[in-house]
Amino acid sequence: MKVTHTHACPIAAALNVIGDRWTLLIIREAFYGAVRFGEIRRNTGISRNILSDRLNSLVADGILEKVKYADRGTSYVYHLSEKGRALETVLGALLQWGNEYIYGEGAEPVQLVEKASQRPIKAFAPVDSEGRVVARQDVTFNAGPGANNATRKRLADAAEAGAIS
Amino acid sequence: MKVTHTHACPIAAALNVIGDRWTLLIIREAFYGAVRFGEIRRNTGISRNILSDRLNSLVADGILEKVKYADRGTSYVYHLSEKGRALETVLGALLQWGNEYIYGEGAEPVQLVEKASQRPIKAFAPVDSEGRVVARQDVTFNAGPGANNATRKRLADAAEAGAIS
DNA sequence: TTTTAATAGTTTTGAAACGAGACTATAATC
DNA sequence: GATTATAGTCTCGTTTCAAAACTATTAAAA
Repeated sequence: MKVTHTHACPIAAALNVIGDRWTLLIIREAFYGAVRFGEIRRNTGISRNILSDRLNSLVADGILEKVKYADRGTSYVYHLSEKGRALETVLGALLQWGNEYIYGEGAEPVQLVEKASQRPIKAFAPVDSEGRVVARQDVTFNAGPGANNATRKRLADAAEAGAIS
Repeated sequence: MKVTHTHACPIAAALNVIGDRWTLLIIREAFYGAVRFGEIRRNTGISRNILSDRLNSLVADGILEKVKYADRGTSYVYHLSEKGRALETVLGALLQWGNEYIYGEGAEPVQLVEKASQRPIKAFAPVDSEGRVVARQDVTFNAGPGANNATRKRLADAAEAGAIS
């Protein structure tokens, strides 16, 4: 499947790479330090053929790197590249949302916390280039430098529809 | 499909709700203000039966609300609930990642910007309950109040494996 | 009041993706 | 050289998906 339609969209582009039902869970495993085929399988329940296929895709997309590992038999470790580690924000946003809207306060199975204080992370907030937090209602979508005509029209229509933030 | 295995996980729980290939794109449309069946279809290319199914699920999950709309024929609008609007962070994180690692600097089709200054949002950063930004390397996973034994063991193993950060 | 047109679906059918289990390949250890 | 652990591949039945035809509902036009 290829999810792109009239206008170029970084969200659609990202979902084309990591938007299937298993890929983000595999990447979660990589963050948890589960970096071997059998380990990922045990921790997720994904079937062998699909895991094999997804790992190959993730390596091809530059998100994981496959490295020979000294152990019994044929064995490898899959490490996150920088591109893969950058998905931490996506996983973090999903974790926060799952905690807040599925499990609810007081029932969170896993939390992000500040190491030193052990205090939970509250949210992921947009920050500008100086690292300052920008309020949600002050953020909007705009056409970027790579916008094509379809994208510009789409965003103009959306703005007109009173959409967004 | 049901993605949960040994340990309870808010990421897996979130992906069970919004983790299929189309759902987040439908929610993107809602943020863009495209809130009618045909509109979403035109903007995404999703087929009728699947869109119908996903919209029903999203309404059942409390992410969208279906409201009668006065217009030609049978027509409805789908509005984001608070639970749906809270997915802004997930979409934002995907957008930033897609811009940075797929399109690259200078080629971003769509950007998040601060309304007043029009300056682009740089990233989504973890903030604590006082709204202070916490550095990435100071954030880790911990068992939450709702953790079961499998989850505790999983996180302990992960910490031991030198994972996370 | 009947007809037309626009919208939002449902149904059907062939294609693609997925899941489970059997089987294979590779290499370190015994 | 045999054994064993690991990481796959292959096959086949099931499920999900896509595309197109068809149906239902209702506001506006005639």
